[in-house]
Amino acid sequence: MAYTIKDVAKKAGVSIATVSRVLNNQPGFSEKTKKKVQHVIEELGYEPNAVARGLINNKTHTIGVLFPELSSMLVTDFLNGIETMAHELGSSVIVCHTEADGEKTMKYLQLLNEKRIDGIIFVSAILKEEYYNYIRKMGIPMVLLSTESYAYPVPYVKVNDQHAAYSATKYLLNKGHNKIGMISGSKDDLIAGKPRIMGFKMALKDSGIAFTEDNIIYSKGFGFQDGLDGMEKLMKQSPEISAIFAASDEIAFGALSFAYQHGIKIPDDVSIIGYDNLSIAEMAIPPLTTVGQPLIKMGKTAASMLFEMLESGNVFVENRILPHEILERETVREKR
Amino acid sequence: MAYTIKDVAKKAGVSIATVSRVLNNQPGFSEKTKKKVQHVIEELGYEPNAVARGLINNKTHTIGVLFPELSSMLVTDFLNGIETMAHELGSSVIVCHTEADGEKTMKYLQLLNEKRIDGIIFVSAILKEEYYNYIRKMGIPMVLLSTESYAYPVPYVKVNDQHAAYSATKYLLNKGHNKIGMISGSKDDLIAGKPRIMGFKMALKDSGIAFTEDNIIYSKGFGFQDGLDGMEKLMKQSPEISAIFAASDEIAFGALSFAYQHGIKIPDDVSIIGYDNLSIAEMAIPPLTTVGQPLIKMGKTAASMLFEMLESGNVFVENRILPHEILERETVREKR
DNA sequence: GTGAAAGCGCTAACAG
DNA sequence: CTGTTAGCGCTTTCAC
Repeated sequence: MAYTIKDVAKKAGVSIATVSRVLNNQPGFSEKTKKKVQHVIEELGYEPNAVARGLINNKTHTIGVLFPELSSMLVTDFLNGIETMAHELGSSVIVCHTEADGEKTMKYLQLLNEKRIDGIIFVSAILKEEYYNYIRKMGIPMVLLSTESYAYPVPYVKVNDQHAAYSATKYLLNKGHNKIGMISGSKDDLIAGKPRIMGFKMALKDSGIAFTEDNIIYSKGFGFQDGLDGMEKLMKQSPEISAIFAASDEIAFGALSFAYQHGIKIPDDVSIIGYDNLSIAEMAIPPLTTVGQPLIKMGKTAASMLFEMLESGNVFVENRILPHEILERETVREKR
Repeated sequence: MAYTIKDVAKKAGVSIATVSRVLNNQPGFSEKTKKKVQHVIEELGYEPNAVARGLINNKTHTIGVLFPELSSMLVTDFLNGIETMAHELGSSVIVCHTEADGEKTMKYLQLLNEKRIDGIIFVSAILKEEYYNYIRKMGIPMVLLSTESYAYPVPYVKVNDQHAAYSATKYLLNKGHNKIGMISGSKDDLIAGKPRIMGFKMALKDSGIAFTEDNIIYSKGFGFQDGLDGMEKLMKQSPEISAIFAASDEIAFGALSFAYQHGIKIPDDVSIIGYDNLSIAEMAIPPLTTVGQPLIKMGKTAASMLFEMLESGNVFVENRILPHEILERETVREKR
């Protein structure tokens, strides 16, 4: 067994209250006893028991992060940002992956509740009523990362998806393309699906270009396979297209792969712009032009917001819309 | 405040001991009181406080995982495996990223110690004496993932790097290549560097092919940039090479990119085989042939081993060498 | 300045 | 079968 506060007290010849005071830097001890106590702590290698502290303080200095899946490449950067900031602010993070499954999510929430974590970051998924109600009952702050809730007043940090999609499309337009296609996620996805589709359409409209349903592919998700399949359909359906907006970098990779397999030259035959700026975007062949989200920053911001709520005791803080950014690499070229 | 066991006891008209008993399914209550208690629990939405439990049981059902960096693409899969298995076995996982920094690592260890976690998984880094001693003092089990210790008796789960490198090189040899180069990590890295270099050399030797220092590039790390630079040097230094063994998939991506930028056709001009089988390996252009490590499985295995130690109370379990596997994709072709 | 003592929410003897 | 009680390691009144 590790040493306890009693051991320190005994060895230092003081009461445990005094040890506790110097430990927490509470007023009420002389410089001399402080020295003495600290010396014993050093000598014993005593380290306070955070579990006991958590019990009495009702604070565990631990937050929970819920990811729908751990395999998506977005999580690495998000987690990186969250963990960095949380640690800086003195907390640990417990990761959970819900597999976008309602039951599992509830199980995780229950677990986190039993562990009495201080707050929750909920990533890239729809905040269902069931989750919201449960978390509200837990009485701890929560922030949404890369998602938002229309139904509940929960602060979020996001990029403006519609605006970012608009920018991407506009970028293509400015390069002289006027037959532009999109490989999107699901249009039923109100967070990452629809807004990007809307931004795409709006940019087209603002440039006086007619929109055809033929120019857009609705995938189930945002993965590599979706891009592979989407590209195939799009090329078949609208061969006149000279540029494509892919709703995620993974989709763009799929499109790139399909193009490679079928002798379609990127960007000579068709230009592609992605969405996300995953770390592998610059490792693509050719390096992928994309609308970047500041992923690590987003993670850090989400964590900061959570701690702001924790400290202030407010149940709400301002939402943060972080700026997106076009990263010009080599998959888009001027239309001649 | 959430309800406590007292609230349940009072409302059910029993003692807290009885509630505790039905909660933990300890013998000593009638079917009738069980029903009554469970009903009250349900009604109140009571959930036991894991912090209090942790204090008394000396068990937090939480493990810590130390990654040198959260940005490497290996972590996603490792974490995925670890989290899945840990959760299955009723534990949560706290992630830490040490940035391969000694001081930070010690800070994290101290934090984890204060939190009284049940065990530690230490990933992809050298287990320094300082760490080992500290963890030993913590008195909790630890397992190494994708690393091993020559100095201390700590169980590990790994692939046999030398053997895997041998297989990769042999694969190239069997395809008829006899001028083979390698872009390796650091030869001072005793875990992932040297063994792969040794495997490479050994395969060459066993095939009666003379080894030249010109055919191998020693990088600092295993990243994209290392591959980019390594490829450039290797091509300059040994232009006669027809096949390359890259010591990681990220290095292979770098090599692929360099080749693309300089009009070197893969696999027509030179074949490349990677190492790891990251999820993005099949998304490469062309899809990357590689020696795969069973990353998720490795994560799961590490977690299982840890829990085995936890349950048995043994400080040691058998090491696990998981099998590697060649994934034939499109970056290697027969030499004519 | 310092110590005694109560209690955070729970488990585990010990009695009955 | 059930209740009482003594802690787990710590913080925090309240006295002195």
